[in-house]
Amino acid sequence: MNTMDARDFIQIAKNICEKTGSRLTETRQHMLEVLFTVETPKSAYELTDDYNRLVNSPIMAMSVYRILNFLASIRLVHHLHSINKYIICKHPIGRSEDQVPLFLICTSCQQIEEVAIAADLIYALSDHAESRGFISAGSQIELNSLCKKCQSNIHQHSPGDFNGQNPTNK
Amino acid sequence: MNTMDARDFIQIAKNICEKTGSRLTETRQHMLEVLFTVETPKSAYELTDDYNRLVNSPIMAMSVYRILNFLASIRLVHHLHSINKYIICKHPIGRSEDQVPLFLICTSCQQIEEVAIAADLIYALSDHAESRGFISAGSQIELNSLCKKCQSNIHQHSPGDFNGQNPTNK
DNA sequence: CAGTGTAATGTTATACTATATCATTAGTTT
DNA sequence: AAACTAATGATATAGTATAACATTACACTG
Repeated sequence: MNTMDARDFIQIAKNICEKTGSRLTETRQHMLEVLFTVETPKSAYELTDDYNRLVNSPIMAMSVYRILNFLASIRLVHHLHSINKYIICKHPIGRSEDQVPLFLICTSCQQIEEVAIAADLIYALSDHAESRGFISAGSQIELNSLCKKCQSNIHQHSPGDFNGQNPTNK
Repeated sequence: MNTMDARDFIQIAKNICEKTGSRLTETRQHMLEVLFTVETPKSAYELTDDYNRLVNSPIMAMSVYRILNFLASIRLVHHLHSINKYIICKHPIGRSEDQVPLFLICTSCQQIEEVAIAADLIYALSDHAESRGFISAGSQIELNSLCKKCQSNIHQHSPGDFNGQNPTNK
């Protein structure tokens, strides 16, 4: 289903930049390639290391933050706030206009999945926003969840466990 | 509509703690009162200051974090990851079982609103999660939005502006 | 194609957010 | 009272992100 390579993705990025009057510089392109390679969500500092391992021209964390912000602003990267990590956003590919990305985050092992959902589902939420005078901006949503693997582990520990303090224990 | 006072809220908190076998200690109760008083989302360090201004028994940030995590675990506080702030969660009051809280966050001025939405809307999202083997945990959702005030300002600046880098500019 | 303005990056410093760890206190149980 | 566990105190440090200013690269204009 997602049999595209980094090259295709870069091309999409270029098109977006052209449309918006921004530039896909070499550094930004390299960063996209790194993100495409690593796939899993990573912190800005982890990505700095990855970049310096994979690209033959050193970069500093400050620049990484700037580039990540830029890539997020054109929706090619998503900042997963709940775990302070960044991940490439593949939704531009093979997806119709009436779909938006939903990010499932396993609160236990931090595995994430990007799934496409009907934009209508977001609109339903947006309607509530509008009734309060808010306009929904940036439809990407994070949903805290538990992946399959961690669901089975959960029976040994306990549900809703936060950093060792578990009110549901007795 | 929300004409309840801190006292009612504390009582609710006590009930929850009793059910779960945890304790609503004096410090935790004071923190709830502080949260109830300030109303707006605040960082843990801001809340530390607030606490020390309002309560006659000093507290340190480390303890504040622990207490916020505890209160979040019993759903009386919501951690707004996208802005790294905490806010009291009033959903337990005057709300039916089939409703869950949705947090609207103005990405410009960080004003937030908690609105009740039909749990069905979340279930719709959860269904997508389940199809990928995820189980939705912690139904509280943050929706990035723009409040009314910032919507009018946005015409002077530009939409989607991230830290001065705006690809939609030309 | 030199001159000018803006976008992007480099560089250094620092602010802000959060957790680890160990010691101590308080509450509960037997 | 002794023993166990939950909660907090206290100190240190890790991790995340931005501020501010200098420099370079690019794009446009005359």
